[in-house]
Order: sequence, then C-alpha cells, then structure tokens
Amino acid sequence: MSENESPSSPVPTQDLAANPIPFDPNNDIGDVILPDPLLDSGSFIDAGQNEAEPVTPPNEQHQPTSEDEQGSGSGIAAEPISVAAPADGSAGSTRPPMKRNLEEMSKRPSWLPETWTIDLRVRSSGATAGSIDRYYRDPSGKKFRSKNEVMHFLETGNKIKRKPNDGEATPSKSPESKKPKKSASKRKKSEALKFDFENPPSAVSWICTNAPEETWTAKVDNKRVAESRQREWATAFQHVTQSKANERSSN
DNA sequence: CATGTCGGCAC
DNA sequence: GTGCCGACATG
Repeated sequence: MSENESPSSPVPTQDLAANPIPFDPNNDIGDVILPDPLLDSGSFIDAGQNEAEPVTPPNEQHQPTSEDEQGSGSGIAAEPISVAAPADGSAGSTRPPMKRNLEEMSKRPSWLPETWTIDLRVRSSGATAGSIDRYYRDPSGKKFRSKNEVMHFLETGNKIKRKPNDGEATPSKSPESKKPKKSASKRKKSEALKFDFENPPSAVSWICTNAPEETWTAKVDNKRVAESRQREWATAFQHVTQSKANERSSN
C-alpha cells in the first residue's frame, strides 16, 4: 500500500507518531554498561508526511556486527520509535499525562533481556490506524513480533519460522505438493555456544545497580565483563539448563 | 523471496 | 483494550 490514495483520507497521521522521547543525559544507569558506541538509525525513512521530528532519539544501541536497520516498508508508516534507554524523567520536568501511556507502553517487560530493544510502530492507515504495534529487536537487529517469538528465539536460538505462505495464495500448479512434516534425521544447526567451559573464571562478582532500573553487571578480577560476554554466558546457561530439563523429563 | 503492514480474533 | 499471528502487499 504505498501512497495512501483514499479519496477521503488526507492521512492525518500525527499525534501519536510524533513523540519526543525524553532523554536525560544526566540520568545514567550507574556508570555501568551502555557501551553503545554508535547510536543512530533512529530516523531515516520518512514518507514525507509530516512528523518531521527534529528530535533524534539518542538511544538504540547498535551492535557493530550486524545488519542494521530495516530498509523501508511500504513507504508509509511513521518512523519507528525505538526505546532502548530507560527514558526516566528524574530531571524531566514536563510530563504530559497522555504521553505517559505511550511511555508506559514502551517500558521493557521483565521477560525481555536488557540488551534488547523495543520498537514501537504506529499504524498509519487502514481500519486499525492508530494502533500501536510492538516489536522486539535483539542486539543484532533481528526483529520479533511477539513475546512468544522472542522466547522461542531465546531458548532455541532459532528464529521462528515465518509463515511460508501456502495454499491458494500460491497456486503452484501442484496442489499435491509433498509436505514432509518432519525431517527425522535433519537436525537444525544452532549456533555453537561461545562459552569456555574448560576455563571458567574462578570468581565472578555480580553488581546490581538499582537505578533507574535493576541492572546486573558481572565483574571478573575487578574488571567489567563485556555485555556481549554476559549474553554468551546467559545463552550457555540456558542451553545447559534446558538440556538438563530435557534429560529429566525424558527419564 | 524477504520483510513490513494491516486485519482481525483471542485473551 | 492489548497482544498475537495470519494474510496480504511490496521491493
């Protein structure tokens, strides 16, 4: 649907789309983490509607090793509002009550890892225009549309398979397409664990920073553990515990 | 073919 | 009202 051409729709997209994300440089997260080297890609596409948001959301930590940003959708659609840093208003004076809703909506759910991001997208057309869709982005930029997809990815490391489009929409002349429901001997190769089980650190200190949000940081030898490594640990941990659980249940 | 977007239903 | 996922559109 590029270019809304509804005869009676001047496309009054605004209000919700334009949301100045309050960001307070004073509001640190306890001087830990936030190594985010490059912040960018907040605003790009802009169907030239309106919402020429002068404010560039200074959040969104991007991992250097990954594809970045999605190209563009179908033209329309407001700019994706990315919420990474906790937009807490310790010094934020004004807080319009209505925006509060939006803010609250962008608060990170507890099940979402700290390193992930939430993308808020406002529907700009259609019957459901004005609705807000929430997407979740992992540190490498992969996009997920629901908690379930995120969970699935967290646990298996495989992105959930998007609908392969099937049936009438794809008249492939062969209604009798073979559909191997399960490949018995084909094991999906998931990423290898990046954890040195042979040489684990002798001691790890975990520091909890409470402001503005609960954040745990690991230290080995008094040195901060890279956030990426923490993630590797988490992945390894999950993998191991999950394996154990499987063993147990199959016993 | 991949990915974004909207419809619409199930909580 | 919100979250979620299928269906569709589009580059």
